[in-house]
Amino acid sequence: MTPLPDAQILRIAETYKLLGDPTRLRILMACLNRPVAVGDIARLTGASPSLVSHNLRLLRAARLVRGERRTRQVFYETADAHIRHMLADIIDHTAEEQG
Amino acid sequence: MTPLPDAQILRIAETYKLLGDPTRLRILMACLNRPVAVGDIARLTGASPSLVSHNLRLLRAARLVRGERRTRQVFYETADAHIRHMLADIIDHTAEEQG
DNA sequence: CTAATACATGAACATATATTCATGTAATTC
DNA sequence: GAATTACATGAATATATGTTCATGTATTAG
Repeated sequence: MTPLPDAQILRIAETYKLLGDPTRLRILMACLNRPVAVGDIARLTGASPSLVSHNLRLLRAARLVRGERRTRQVFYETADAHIRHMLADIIDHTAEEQG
Repeated sequence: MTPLPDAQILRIAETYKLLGDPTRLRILMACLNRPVAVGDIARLTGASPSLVSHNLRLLRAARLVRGERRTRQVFYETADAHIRHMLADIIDHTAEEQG
């Protein structure tokens, strides 16, 4: 029960902060299971392409998503399984709270 | 793969937003495994009692912690196992990123 | 080489957020 | 009932953040 090192706290907080914005959360959800092009993410989430791009950059910087160029489009997908696991937990948590 | 209902997205985002602040994260970590009094949380985290109280209120509202009064002091602890699970995942995630 | 598509970036702005300081309230002790 | 302890609340402020609009860069098509 020694407190986590400060650097890790900051790292974790930064990651959560990214997930704490509805737009970014939708973006992340949109490319949760398969690579999706930026334009498609925009359509799926209802956010402007510019906004999606801005937020994808942040998600990329935090290694929450990875992007891969295929000819003209760039396809994004979630970086690893922890993210999906995390999201599953929070969905459970919020689901239980409903009632 | 139908997108989550908007209300749930907002709910999840709000929860993550709370976890996205280092002070609140420290507070939550501080009372992760046992009930801790507000004053002790302040000492453990280095935050002022007022700030801790402010943040505990937010964490309480989101049902991330529960508070229980015992005579003079109020003891807080994390609300359920999902939170601990979530935190374990994120710690793993950030740990892997280190190298 | 021009036009078009798809995405990225920068500046600017309006709003939200964390924190402090001051004050309020509830419970206990004398 | 005055003083103390422990926590909560409100106002105020400085900073951070999300979003848009405008512009830039790559890649492909004619």
